[in-house]
Amino acid sequence: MRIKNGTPTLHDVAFAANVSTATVSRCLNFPDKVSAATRQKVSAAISELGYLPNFGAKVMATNRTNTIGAIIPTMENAIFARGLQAFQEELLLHGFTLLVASTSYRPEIEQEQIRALVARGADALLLIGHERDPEIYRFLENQGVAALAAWAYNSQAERPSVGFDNRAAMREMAVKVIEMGHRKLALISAQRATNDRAQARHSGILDAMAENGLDPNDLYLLETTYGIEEGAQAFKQVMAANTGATAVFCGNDVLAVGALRSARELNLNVPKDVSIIGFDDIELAQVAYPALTTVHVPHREMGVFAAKALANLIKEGTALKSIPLKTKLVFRDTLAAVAP
Amino acid sequence: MRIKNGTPTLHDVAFAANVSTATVSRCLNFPDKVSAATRQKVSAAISELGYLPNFGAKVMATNRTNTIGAIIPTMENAIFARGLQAFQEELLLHGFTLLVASTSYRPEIEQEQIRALVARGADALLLIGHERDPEIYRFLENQGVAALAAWAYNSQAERPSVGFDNRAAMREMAVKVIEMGHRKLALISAQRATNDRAQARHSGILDAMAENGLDPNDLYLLETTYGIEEGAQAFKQVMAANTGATAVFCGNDVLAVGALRSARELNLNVPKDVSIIGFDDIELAQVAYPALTTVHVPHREMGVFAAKALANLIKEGTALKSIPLKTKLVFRDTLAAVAP
DNA sequence: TCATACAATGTAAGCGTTTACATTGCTAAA
DNA sequence: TTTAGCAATGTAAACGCTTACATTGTATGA
Repeated sequence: MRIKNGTPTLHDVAFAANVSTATVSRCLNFPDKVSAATRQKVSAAISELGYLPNFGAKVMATNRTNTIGAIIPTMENAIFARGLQAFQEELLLHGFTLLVASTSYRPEIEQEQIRALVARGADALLLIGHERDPEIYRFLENQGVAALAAWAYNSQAERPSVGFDNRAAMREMAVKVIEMGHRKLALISAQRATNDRAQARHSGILDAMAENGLDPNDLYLLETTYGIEEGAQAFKQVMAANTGATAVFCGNDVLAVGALRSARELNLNVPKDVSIIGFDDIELAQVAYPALTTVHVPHREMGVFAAKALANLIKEGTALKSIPLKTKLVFRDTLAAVAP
Repeated sequence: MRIKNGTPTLHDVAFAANVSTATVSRCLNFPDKVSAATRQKVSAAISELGYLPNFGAKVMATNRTNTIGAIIPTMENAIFARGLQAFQEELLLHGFTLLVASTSYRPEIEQEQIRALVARGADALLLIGHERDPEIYRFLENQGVAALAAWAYNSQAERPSVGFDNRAAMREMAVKVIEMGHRKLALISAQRATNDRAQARHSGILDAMAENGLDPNDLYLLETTYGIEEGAQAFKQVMAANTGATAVFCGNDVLAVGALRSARELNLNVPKDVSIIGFDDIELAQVAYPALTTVHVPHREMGVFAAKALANLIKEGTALKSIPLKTKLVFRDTLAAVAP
């Protein structure tokens, strides 16, 4: 029998090497279950024919795609791009390929994408944040697809996650800010309704205020969507509100950089007239002028840990467990003590 | 017959709806080939059983995964992250899912990844740049997997691509720079040996110089790897070389931002003492201080066009053709006429 | 020398779709 | 009334792998 329609199959290789298909399959998947001589013959046949295992057949037979899906808000946000890059690199080391989908921060779209990636055969999923419709968790369970939450850690969360405690991190920063004499604060936040990280960061500031006997009303809160321009607009609104805020927290560095630009346009000196604090510590933060004081988040580590956890789950069956990572305050040039 | 091991199959649905598997399959794939009544019964059975088509079986039967692979240097580079994001969004509209791999700018790794994604069943591939081992192109052809090159356009290239003419774009910028009186130039470039875009940008500067009667030796060339820090180091070397360069081109904005930082550290005024020019126009460019003069590249458009082209190829068989996109010079604050 | 164990290999039964071809039952034209 | 044509559906053969189980051959210990 000769090759039928162009692409050689296991059969063709087996025929060429004068062994059975089972042996060829073993050669490919468990080389040490086969004698050196046979291995040799088979390899020769494989490269001679230019054989490549058929993906679909393999998936069908093993019920595994060796593919892991990640669903993130957007790759355009450097924090996800960086984490995803690390995730992908680590996945590769374990023999997995990355399937990517994005949600633009829209929960309905996330649901759709979860279903889509499961339908595309993802063996497991990486998701951002904990909060989502319980129904979708039920769906994942029914399909036997594990999901790991990243970019968020919450000791009392019921589901495994790799990340850091957004609330504690922001609290730590806020404590410092308050120590420096700031009494009237502002927060330019991402949409909290659909973003549990934004929510947690807000709570963190409130925690620090409560500890220091500040009135929660002394935090002026403004929500906006993601973007430099959005941050710039929001900052102007904050200043226009005239609340006397001397320190403006931003939900992330991108918003902070926008705020910084507005401050310049308003002829406000940062940090003399007003302090601006970011979150994430992406490249922008060090490039901004003045360089941004922010909270450093271990994005790459998160990706690496997540990949390891998922790979071990699939290959060894090691149960997922939550992994808390540490953040670090990075003091650069946009935070100063309030003038006496 | 009842469901065997937990996950319902086409058979189970057919049984429940009292039709044949063929009819169920048609319901799913060609709804208008089936009567409304049957469609109704089948839908009911599907949702009652919670049926989800088996990915592997479908792939095996159709020899299509509806998955498209992209292989880029790294998602941490905003230009790729942005393009890839747009690519993914557009792909989704056409019913395709994105498979991502990265190369860290290493050609050997790219080869590996191309093979890996093909082995993972990618229906088509998006690659960066034209230049690669002809063998890998042969491989793709043998496997019947189409590849589209992006981030590069070259009218004489043999293979289809979506992108812009790096050489012409850089030439255009260099012409402006020379017009402004700069006679001694420098270029901090990415590694040209493994990066045809870097090569083209270099040639572009040389083109402009030749047109204006400048000696090619008046361009001081330095190669470095990707990164802010790397750009900073390189800029110091350029200045130390004492070539009298009054304008320093950078292969991309990231390098330029590093250069900018070094200039500040060296107490050089930009653009009075030295002009710095970037390439790409990513967010960093507008956030940097002074804001960077650079070449704007339509990254998102590239992603969208690429996705459309590939989707049409797979679904309709429309042959790929090269699509040239336009760049635009963006004059901000780091380029000035040379002092008389 | 024989029984036993084990390593190497082969046989063949799935895995769950899609789809070419066959069948059935109508409708509508002659 | 007959029949050609067509819409709706069914039958069953692929698709190319993995793997449980069967078989063979060889080394080992009694």
